[in-house]
Amino acid sequence: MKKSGKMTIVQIAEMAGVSVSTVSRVLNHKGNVDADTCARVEQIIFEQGYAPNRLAQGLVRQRSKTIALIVPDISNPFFADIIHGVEDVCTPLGYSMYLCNSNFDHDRESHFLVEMAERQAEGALLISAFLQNQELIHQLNRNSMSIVCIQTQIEGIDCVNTDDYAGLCHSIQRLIDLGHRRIAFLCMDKRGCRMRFQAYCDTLKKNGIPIVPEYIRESVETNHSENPGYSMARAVLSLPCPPTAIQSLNDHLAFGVYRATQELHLRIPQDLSVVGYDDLPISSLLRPALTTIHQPAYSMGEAGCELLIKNISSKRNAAPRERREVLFATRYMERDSTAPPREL
Amino acid sequence: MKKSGKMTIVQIAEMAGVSVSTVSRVLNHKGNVDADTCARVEQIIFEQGYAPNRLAQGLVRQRSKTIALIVPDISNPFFADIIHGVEDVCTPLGYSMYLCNSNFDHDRESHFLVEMAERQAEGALLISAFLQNQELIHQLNRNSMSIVCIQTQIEGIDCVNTDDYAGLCHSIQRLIDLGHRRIAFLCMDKRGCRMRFQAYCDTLKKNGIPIVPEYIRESVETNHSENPGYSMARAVLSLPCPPTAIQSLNDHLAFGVYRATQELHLRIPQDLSVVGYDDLPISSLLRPALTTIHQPAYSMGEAGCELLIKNISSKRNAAPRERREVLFATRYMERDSTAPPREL
DNA sequence: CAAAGAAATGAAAACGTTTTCTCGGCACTT
DNA sequence: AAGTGCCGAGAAAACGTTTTCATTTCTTTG
Repeated sequence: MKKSGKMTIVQIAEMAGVSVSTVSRVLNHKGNVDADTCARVEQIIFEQGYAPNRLAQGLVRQRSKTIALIVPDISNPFFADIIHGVEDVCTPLGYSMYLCNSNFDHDRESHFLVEMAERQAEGALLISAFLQNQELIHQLNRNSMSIVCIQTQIEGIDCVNTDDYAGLCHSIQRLIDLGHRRIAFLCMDKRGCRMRFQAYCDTLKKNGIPIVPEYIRESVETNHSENPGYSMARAVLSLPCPPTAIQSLNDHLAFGVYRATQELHLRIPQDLSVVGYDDLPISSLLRPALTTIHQPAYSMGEAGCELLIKNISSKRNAAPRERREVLFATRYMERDSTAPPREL
Repeated sequence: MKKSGKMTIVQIAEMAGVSVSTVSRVLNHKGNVDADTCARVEQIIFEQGYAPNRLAQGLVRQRSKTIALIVPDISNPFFADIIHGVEDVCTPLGYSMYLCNSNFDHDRESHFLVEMAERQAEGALLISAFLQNQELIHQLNRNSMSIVCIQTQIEGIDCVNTDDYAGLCHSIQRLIDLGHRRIAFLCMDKRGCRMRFQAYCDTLKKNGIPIVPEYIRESVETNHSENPGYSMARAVLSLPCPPTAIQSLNDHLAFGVYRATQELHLRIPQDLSVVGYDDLPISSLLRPALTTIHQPAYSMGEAGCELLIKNISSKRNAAPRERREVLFATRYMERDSTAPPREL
């Protein structure tokens, strides 16, 4: 039962007094093998606790049954929920997942991408990525590893998204309708949220509101011991003429904003309106409950993984497949963190 | 530059007019190779965008440079933070991580364990696991894959923990000192939190308070579309004689309790005291701020991964290594969700 | 009863690497 | 001039599988 060191198929073969081919056949239940022999081999496999080496298997089968997940920040529950969705579709299909955390670092993102290709991942799910490495992405997608993006749009690459532009237009417009004119925008890296940023600018412009550079904050350092929303909020709220509303890139950053307002003894929404994005389960529990834009994280993960796996199959069958994009609807969740600004 | 299909080392060798051994030498910068030859080979490698197949590499080197993470629930930010800590130590060392989500399902846990061994993971971090599969764990740890536990104690296996027993004793005692006698305990699966459950029972007993089975709730189904804390709280609060305080296994479950109290129009802490465990960053932002027991998730991840990697090295060098356990201190964070019960 | 097919097995090639040998050539040392 | 040692390079074995091909034996079938 308990042998030390690792068993290989040839040792099993020797013990059973058959060839490796036969052992392989019983292992994979394919090809014809005598019932007695089969039983004997299986017995020995069981006794020795033998399990095939999947690396070797993958090498000859030309199939690793592995996909890679590249997320910017595992600490953000939104990504965790996506991952959950991904896993629920890929695990039953026998795929394992590599997890890579880019920390919003563009170099790490590229680095992980090639590492995962080297490790023969059959596909990669690129979640909320920057768009710097388009060339690399296309090259990999063409040659080695199918790629699908979630919450990111790249030309020629399958993706699943929500309508960020519309969602954010709606949110900003709503703030303006409430009477806000000094609206800040907090994000991690503008390259990672082009559409939302564009929506912010366009909606302001459409309403004849000037865009104030000081109201637009990015957090570009990549080592976050604490929520970057906090420091950005502190910065923007200490301006001589601070904003009356903050649109945060996502709920996670908005949590940092909440903390900043507590320290500064500002009340939400009387002194400051705050809007998030994602609608994390926890966001409705905050007091005041966070106004935000709902995205179906879990379903996005599922959809992305399904797309990816279909792409992997078609690539193996050399079946051409046209690009596709799945788009989920957003829902504006107006709760208690938004109100008319004080001045009115 | 852009060729389709995958390059192999022999194709590179052919193009460069050298043997594979030479290409391998320049790839790994080991052994002597002529400067000119080297340059030529490197040029071709670059042009073709060639990258070595790590599966094949792993096969001959007998080293996958991979570890596995087995967590019960990726949606719980506590685990996400642990993962973050793990990653920050293993990535710089060239290790990649497999992520497995057991969904609190004991069978899935075991299944992942053997799958990861088959995939030649050099080690596994078993996080907040049940203790059903001890035999399997020991067998794997002996033969194929080093194992380290986080937030779990298994005899003979390295682990990193906080002093759960003391932490929870303190918390329950504090509730009792406030005047509570009807204290509920909510958890996922008692097997996954023996120490905490034991502490709960012992502290009640020590204070002469009877243990009421109805106050002890487990959530054993494994498919959670929503926070199990919610339904357990609803159940326990609808008892004829409901508890005046709830000790939740962790903060994540406590969030569900919060939601239940909102629906039932119960006020925390006036009508119900709630205590969590973990001290997630978000917990201090809730209103009322959640009383909880602090655990250093990130550091626990780091420590676990360091332990694991040291074990892997000693195993490779056949250097014996005595078992070790690293223990972090907990801190009781008394905030606004606890108060004397109403009846007093 | 001969021919044909099927069943059961083994040998060997293949997957893409690394690594150990081996070997010739050249530069030193005496 | 002979021995020593290093440098640069290739051949081939090894890693642990799967799979194709070949071979033998057995069972059909007309």
